[in-house]
Amino acid sequence: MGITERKEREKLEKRQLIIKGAMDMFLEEGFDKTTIRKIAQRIEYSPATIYLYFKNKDELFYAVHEEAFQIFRNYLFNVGKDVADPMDRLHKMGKAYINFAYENQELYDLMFILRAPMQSLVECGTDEWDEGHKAYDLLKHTVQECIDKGYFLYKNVDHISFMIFSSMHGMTSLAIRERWKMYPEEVIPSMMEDSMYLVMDMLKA
Amino acid sequence: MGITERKEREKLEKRQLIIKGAMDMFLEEGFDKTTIRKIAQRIEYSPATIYLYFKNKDELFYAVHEEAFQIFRNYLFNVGKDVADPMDRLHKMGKAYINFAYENQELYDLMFILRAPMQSLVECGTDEWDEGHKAYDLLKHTVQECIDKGYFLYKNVDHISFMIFSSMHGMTSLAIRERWKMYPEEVIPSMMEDSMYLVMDMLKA
DNA sequence: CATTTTACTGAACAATGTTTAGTAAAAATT
DNA sequence: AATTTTTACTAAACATTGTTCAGTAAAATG
Repeated sequence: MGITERKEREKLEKRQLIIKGAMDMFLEEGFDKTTIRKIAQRIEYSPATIYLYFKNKDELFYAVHEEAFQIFRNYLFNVGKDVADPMDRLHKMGKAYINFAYENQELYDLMFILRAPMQSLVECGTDEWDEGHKAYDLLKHTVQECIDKGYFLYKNVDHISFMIFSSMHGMTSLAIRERWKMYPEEVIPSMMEDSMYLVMDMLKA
Repeated sequence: MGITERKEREKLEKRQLIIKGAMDMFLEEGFDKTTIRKIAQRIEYSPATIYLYFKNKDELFYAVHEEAFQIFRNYLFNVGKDVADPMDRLHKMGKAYINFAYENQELYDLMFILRAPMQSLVECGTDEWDEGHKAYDLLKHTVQECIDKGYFLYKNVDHISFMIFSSMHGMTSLAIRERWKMYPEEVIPSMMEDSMYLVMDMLKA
């Protein structure tokens, strides 16, 4: 049956159209101002149509969230792929991480701060966060390489990765949610970079 | 005039009543489910009355936010006040920080993650975040004492404090917003504690 | 050509933050 | 004591949200 196949393809395409509409609007106006009604208007369908493709707003934003993670992971992978030395790679990816968070605050927000996408994950059964694992593995593998080369004094991959990710996310999320008012805004980016270097250098043997 | 004084006192009391109502409801049901209408109902006034004491919901939540910071700062101060050695104090306060975040997730959310209170701060002019400064100074002073005693290899107070706060907030906020799905839930608290000790030990000379 | 299935929508619902016009009591003024 | 003004409050309305549901026209099937 060619018809059912075409229909399935069209269904996926429409799903993708909705996701793209949501993503674009999200990037332009942020989470709060991205309403179901405005997304519908943008793609020229009625609001009710969106509910034929997504259970609710959270589920739609989980789909956008996955897309964001692919962009993010792709960016970080490309930054690191030509750097042979794992320590250099870790530094470069760290810088890129900060840069991504700063240049794409809304996406970063969706990926690591907003409740909506995770809520949908929990509600919809699985509870397995595939994109999160993949991105975290990128860090863990690089850390493992550093350990193997004897760069680090301390040698527990999970502890080190946990710590690096925590401090990177701490810096960036405090910036995005405007909790660095103890320092003038201009110095924040350089503070973040210095802090990242400090963390990574401290780990060295 | 005794009357105007009484009226002013009553006005402050009613303001406090609203804040308390909001705080209680917030602790019981979280941010999203704490509506103006329900706060009004709880304190037995009409919703419109709340707007005589606060410009909008954000401003009310900024008031709750300030209260939360006082509780937080008081807790941390008491934990540290009897510990003579600054390094021990830093460790103890770090443990207390994690504990507070874990036991009072909604308050922590309001203090360091939610947009609402900071938005109100920006809108209402000043842009000076007094409570944030005070809490951060608690950390900075302890770090400075550690530096003075020659405990740390690296000696820039701001860099070290920035880094410690970042990693602490990173761990806790990723936990609160459910981004630690790479690890089983049971191990997260111990991972956070280990990670905190790792950070502080790495700083040592 | 008749029937069923599909894809979609208009209109409605309940809940939200917020505003406005009005009111009864308290305070000030005469 | 009577009148006016100010204060503290509210009921009702408004606009906006996410979401649901009954209905409809077109497409697919028989």
